[in-house]
Amino acid sequence: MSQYSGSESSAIEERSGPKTERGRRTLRRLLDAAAEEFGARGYHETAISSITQRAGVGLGTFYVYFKSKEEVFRALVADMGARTRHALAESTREAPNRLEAERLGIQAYLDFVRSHKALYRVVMEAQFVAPEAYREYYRTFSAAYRQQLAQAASRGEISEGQDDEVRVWALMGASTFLGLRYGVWDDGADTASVAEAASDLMINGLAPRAKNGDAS
Amino acid sequence: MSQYSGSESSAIEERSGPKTERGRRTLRRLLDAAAEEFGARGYHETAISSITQRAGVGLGTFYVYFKSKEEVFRALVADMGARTRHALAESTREAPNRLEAERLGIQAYLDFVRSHKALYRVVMEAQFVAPEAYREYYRTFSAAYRQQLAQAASRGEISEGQDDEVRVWALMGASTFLGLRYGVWDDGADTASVAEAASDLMINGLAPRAKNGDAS
Amino acid sequence: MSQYSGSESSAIEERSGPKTERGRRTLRRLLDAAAEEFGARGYHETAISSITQRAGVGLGTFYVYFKSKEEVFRALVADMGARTRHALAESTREAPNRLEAERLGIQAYLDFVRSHKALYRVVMEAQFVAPEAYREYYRTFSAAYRQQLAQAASRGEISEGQDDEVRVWALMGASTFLGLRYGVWDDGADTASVAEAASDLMINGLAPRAKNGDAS
Amino acid sequence: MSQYSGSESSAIEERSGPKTERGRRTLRRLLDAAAEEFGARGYHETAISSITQRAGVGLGTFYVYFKSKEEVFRALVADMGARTRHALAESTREAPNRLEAERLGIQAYLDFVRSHKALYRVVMEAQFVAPEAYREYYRTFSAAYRQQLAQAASRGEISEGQDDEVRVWALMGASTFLGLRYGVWDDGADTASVAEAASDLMINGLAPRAKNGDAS
DNA sequence: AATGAATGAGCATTCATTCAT
DNA sequence: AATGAATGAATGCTCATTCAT
Repeated sequence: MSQYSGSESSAIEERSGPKTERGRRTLRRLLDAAAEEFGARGYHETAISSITQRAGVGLGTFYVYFKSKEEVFRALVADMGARTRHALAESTREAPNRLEAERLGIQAYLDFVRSHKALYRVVMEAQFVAPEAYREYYRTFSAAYRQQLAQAASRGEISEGQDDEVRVWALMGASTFLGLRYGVWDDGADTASVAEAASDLMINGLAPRAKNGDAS
Repeated sequence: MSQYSGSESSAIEERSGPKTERGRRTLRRLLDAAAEEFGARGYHETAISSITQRAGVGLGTFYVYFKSKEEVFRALVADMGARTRHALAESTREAPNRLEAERLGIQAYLDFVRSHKALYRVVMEAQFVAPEAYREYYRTFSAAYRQQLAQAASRGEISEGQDDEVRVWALMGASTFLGLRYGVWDDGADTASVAEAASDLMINGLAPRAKNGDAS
Repeated sequence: MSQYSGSESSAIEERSGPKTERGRRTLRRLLDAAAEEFGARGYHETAISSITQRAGVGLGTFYVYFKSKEEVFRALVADMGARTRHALAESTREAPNRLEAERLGIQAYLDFVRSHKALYRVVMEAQFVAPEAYREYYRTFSAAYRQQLAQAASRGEISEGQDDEVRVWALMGASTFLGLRYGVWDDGADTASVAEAASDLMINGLAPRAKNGDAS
Repeated sequence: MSQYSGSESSAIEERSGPKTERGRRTLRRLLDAAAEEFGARGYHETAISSITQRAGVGLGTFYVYFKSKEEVFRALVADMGARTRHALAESTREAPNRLEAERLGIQAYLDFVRSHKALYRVVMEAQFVAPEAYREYYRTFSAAYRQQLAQAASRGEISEGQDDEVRVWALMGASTFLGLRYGVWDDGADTASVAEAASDLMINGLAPRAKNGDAS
């Protein structure tokens, strides 16, 4: 996974946001509180009142900023998408080639997940709470990813492959699961080693390696 | 993904199941109805009454067979695990080697998901509804998968790899995402082609292929 | 409290009881189980199934012996009444006079309650579960008690009093509360001392005692 | 029974009660409705919806003021305790001595019960619904009562007695039963006569009275 | 902008009772 | 006589959302 694209700028303070400074701060507090609550307890176990309490505002205030419970959730998913893409773009900016970018991207992703567990969970749960937001998340992601692969292939950095959409989904799936396994569940593992082992698989595959004197 | 292991026999008629034939049928009806409802509407949107109605039994009957809503859900997840492992084991039984088994396994998985969308969704949602069941699902799966890889490596069919746990999770993630993308969302695609493209990536990786006259 | 009257013989195996020995044993088991469950958990917290389980019979069997949950309960209340009256009658049989009978009766009652906490609770709860049975319990009791007082008064053993119904209810209330306080709650206290102190009050009242040389 | 003590002020508007006047009124309505419903039908036969309907508020409103069905019940028991103690304190305020206070207290209690049948029932049922509240009710009551007796004894108004705890429980039991018999069941009787007869027993006991020329 | 009292639809769960075997 | 599967009425409680202030 790597390079981003798509809408940026936190994806949140869209539509005619709050006018006052106070309003902006309240919004941010609500968003942060929502991310923590949803991340910790999940969508259905989270009550709006727990969000407003954590944010330190009145219950009614929530509805000044969001139309519904689902809306904050969607905003969070979009935000997570933008942030993830941003983090990955940063991490691979200096990569000399795509293969190296893959390795860097995987590690960056693991680190990112590990430090944003709540958001990771929010995205995963979006599959059930806001399916459209979930699809949009991966649509944007895969589009950018495909572009990266296509360019790399044209530069000869990676093989042509039979179907980039398939490759992209396989790669996203691999990273996502590793994110769950090593970013969320087992956050003690060394992400560099994991990324190393994972990129080795993604780059070289399962097939037995040609030995040194193999290609005489 | 392939070969299974772990508890067998549908994982359901556990603890002192129904004694009578009638009881067994009622249980099966309830389980099937639950799978369909949970699969179609999701855990939280599904009411017990909708399950019993679909099953054609009284509301109270549900509680004769299950302690709670969560319990059926968990039973379903376990059932899904056993069934998936069984389907994969069957599909790869005849594979001449692991690389071929991977290709067969992927396709079988896609086909299985496509014909069991409801159960696929149940498993995914388990992450939020019954986290322990979800982890158990992958724990069992990955253990069997690791064993397959280890044996294949010892036979020289695949490379040794740096960390089988990492490889297994990357492979499970890839298949799972492809299952979502091509099994659930886009169920018109040709699974054989997808499996072909996917296994090509998993087997050979992204790295450029050595051309014939490449090694001068 | 003392001497009994009213229907005897356990009050239970009335109406055409079970014909077989097996049936009689099942009935007794159900009754005992019901007394223990109702006594321990209370009427509403007790499920018929818990009674049948404790009795070691099938759920349906309960309805072979009782028409409803309330019916066992009523049977138990009646049984308790008979037993209590019996115990008190026994305890006061040898009393030389009514004042002494009061003391003996109180102590016997405390001891009885202490060794039949479950039944004590059943009777108290009858006030809300089976009001008619509760009233009947005290109607029978007070009638016998009044008769005792009347006879004692005619013998000059106690004062005439203004209204025996009032005296009887006051005395029953006193004993009942002492039964709760010292029989159920504080079952470590010495019942003899309590009975001594209580009968002193009931016999001599609160008024200051005439000193020796008081009556010049 | 007489003189009170313990927490005062209706015991209800405790923990951060409603802020607005409207809120306070809603709370009071709910409390009154609950007392009537519980008193008329009993705890288990009373549905929250019947309380809110009687109070003229929405169902959910109940849970704005109370955490659970049991909580209102407990609040009612506490309230009843405070009110009863208040009524008795008032009635005996002018009593010239303890013996007279007893008589006044009994009558006041009977009158109070008669005009608060619902609350009387609530307290009695608390024994099974909220045992702790029930014990607390009598703990507070008996403590105050004991103090009254001790002071009276030191003033020579009543005998010393062997055990004031026993005396107090006997007296409370007597009054309580008379309250049931003449306050709840038979509300046509003349409470003054009953109180007179009862206090005669409590003050002078059952023992034969010394006649004038008795001590020849 | 902020608030919190009020609302009621919605749902999981319990359990006494029936009845076919 | 004994059983236990089946039933559905009944109800406590939650919580997103509204709206008057």
